[in-house]
Amino acid sequence: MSPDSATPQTLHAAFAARIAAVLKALEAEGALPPGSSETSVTVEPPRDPSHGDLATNAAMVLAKPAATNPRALAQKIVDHLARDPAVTSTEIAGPGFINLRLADSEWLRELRTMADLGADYGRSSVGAGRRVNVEYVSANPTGPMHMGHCRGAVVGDALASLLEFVGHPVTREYYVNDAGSQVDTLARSAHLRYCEALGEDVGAIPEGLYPGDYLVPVGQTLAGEYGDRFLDAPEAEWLPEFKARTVAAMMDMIRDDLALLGIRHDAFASEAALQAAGKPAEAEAWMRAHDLVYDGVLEAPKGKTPDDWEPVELPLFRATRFGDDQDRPIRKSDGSWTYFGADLAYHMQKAAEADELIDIWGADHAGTVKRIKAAVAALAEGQGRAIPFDVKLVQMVQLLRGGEPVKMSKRSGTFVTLADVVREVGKDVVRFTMLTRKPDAQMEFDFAKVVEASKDNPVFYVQYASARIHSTLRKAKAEGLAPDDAALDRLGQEELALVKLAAQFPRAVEAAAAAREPHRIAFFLYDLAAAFHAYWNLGNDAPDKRFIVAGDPALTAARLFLATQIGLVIRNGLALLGVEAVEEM
RNA sequence: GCGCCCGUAGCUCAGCAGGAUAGAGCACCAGAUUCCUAAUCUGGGGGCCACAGGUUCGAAUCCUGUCGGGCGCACCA
Repeated sequence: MSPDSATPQTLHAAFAARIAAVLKALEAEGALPPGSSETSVTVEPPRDPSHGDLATNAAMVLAKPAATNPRALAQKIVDHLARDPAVTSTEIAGPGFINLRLADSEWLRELRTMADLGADYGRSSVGAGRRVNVEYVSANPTGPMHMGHCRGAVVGDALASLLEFVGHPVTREYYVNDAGSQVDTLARSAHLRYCEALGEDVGAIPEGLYPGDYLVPVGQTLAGEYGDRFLDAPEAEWLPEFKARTVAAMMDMIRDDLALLGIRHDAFASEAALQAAGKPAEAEAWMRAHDLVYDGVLEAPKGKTPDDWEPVELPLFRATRFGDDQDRPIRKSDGSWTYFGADLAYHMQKAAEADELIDIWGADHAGTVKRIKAAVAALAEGQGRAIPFDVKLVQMVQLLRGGEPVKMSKRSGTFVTLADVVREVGKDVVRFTMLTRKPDAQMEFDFAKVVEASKDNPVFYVQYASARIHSTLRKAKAEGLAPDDAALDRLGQEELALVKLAAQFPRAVEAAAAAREPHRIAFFLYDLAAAFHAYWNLGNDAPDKRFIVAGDPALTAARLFLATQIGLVIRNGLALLGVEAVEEM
């Protein structure tokens, strides 16, 4: 990776590059075999800060290929590094770790870099030129968003932001499942409400139709537009029209729900439109031409075999060739497309416009991951190119209120809607809470706990740090004081410790993006906020440790400069998560 | 029966593509408030990283198996 001269290079990236350069030099001397600098050498802050500012495992990793022992190799590396004026001390520790301490001026330079880059501090270009399509939410358009959709929505959105921040062109996409039988049911449910709006007594909503009240206004709108034209008309006359109209209404509702969470998609891909355009048929033809689809008989389901099971010949995708347990039908016996058949075509379509695909799914769809991964793998093979494809599963969220489970039933319509939750606890709380857990573990969401304004609640804890910083800056401004970097050398080790932590933000961003794990940003911010609060409290006992130091405008300006940059890093991190960095609380 | 995910302190969870003595919050115990926001901070106790093997300089992390919990196992969506 070559340093970009247009923007200041962040400190961690710079030192990783310097160590790589040392390894290159040793290669040239013959002390290391060629290519050593490209192996899994890490340069990172040691877990224990007393070990120094940076540590590398280079000597341990490379000792064997260099046919020497780690400590001897470490000594050679250290000999090179010690010539660097930015390195104030070197140490070979334990089995062969190399610990470095950097000159204070390096950290102060980094602090200025934060100020220079502002909202771009932490941004990188490692993803430049690689287009990523992130598909998330994709809730069925049959009702409002409920809490089951929430986690995937937040994780997908934060992941998309994170990938953009490291340079990827990102498409945020929503797949609208508007072609299955559930939208027929939806249209029938809407028709019932339409009749109701025209004064018919519809009684209780029959089993099998959607009972939710949210269809009432849809029925009224349809009644207003069509009058009684479809009141007693046969279903075939109104179904297509009602389907399209009701799905559109549901999608408007879903978009509103998502907006409450601050989520906007770039693209809404319609399954029905996909089918109308003949995409699944194209996909099938392509697959058949590549011997990836054949006509065969489906195996009986494992475990509990349905009573009415009988073998039928169907067009099957050779999923087993790509790691799935059985080949999967792409069409039903009546010739219509299976969900998978359409989804396969949909992924072909996405892959045509992106270099990498990511799907965010609920854990209840885990059973279909293998087949869609197989489909994309087949596509990649057939097209002779790599199509990196990741399905991120978000696990279930258990809703609690004061420790008691919140009862939900979709059938009776008593599910907890996303809008209700956002209204009750706020967007920032919902988003941050969903991101303070790795997505592949189940989580609890307790209404009582997430609104608690204490350090038990990470959202408030981080926002409080931001609020304190802005409060201090406001107070300073009122006293005619302003941040300034002229006297940064007045900052001591306690302040530098904060700088060192904040300086890890770019690393944290790249690591989180590479792992596709936005929750790491949330934890980083929590740690940074904790360090800030701890520093703040030094001022409780020692007035000379406060940001605003009476009678010392130079030191005050330097500390305000520090506070500004800590606030900036918190703001940049929260922005990735879609959470506001509040200025007062 | 099969597949996927999870198992780390009493509880809720981190653990940064294998690193040094496994961390944080809650709860519990002991402290700090004439102070820029105490919505905070300082200190303390608390661990067989589910279990058993394997890989290697080195494993909570990777591999295999066992046990436990969750989700799923249609031509549904």
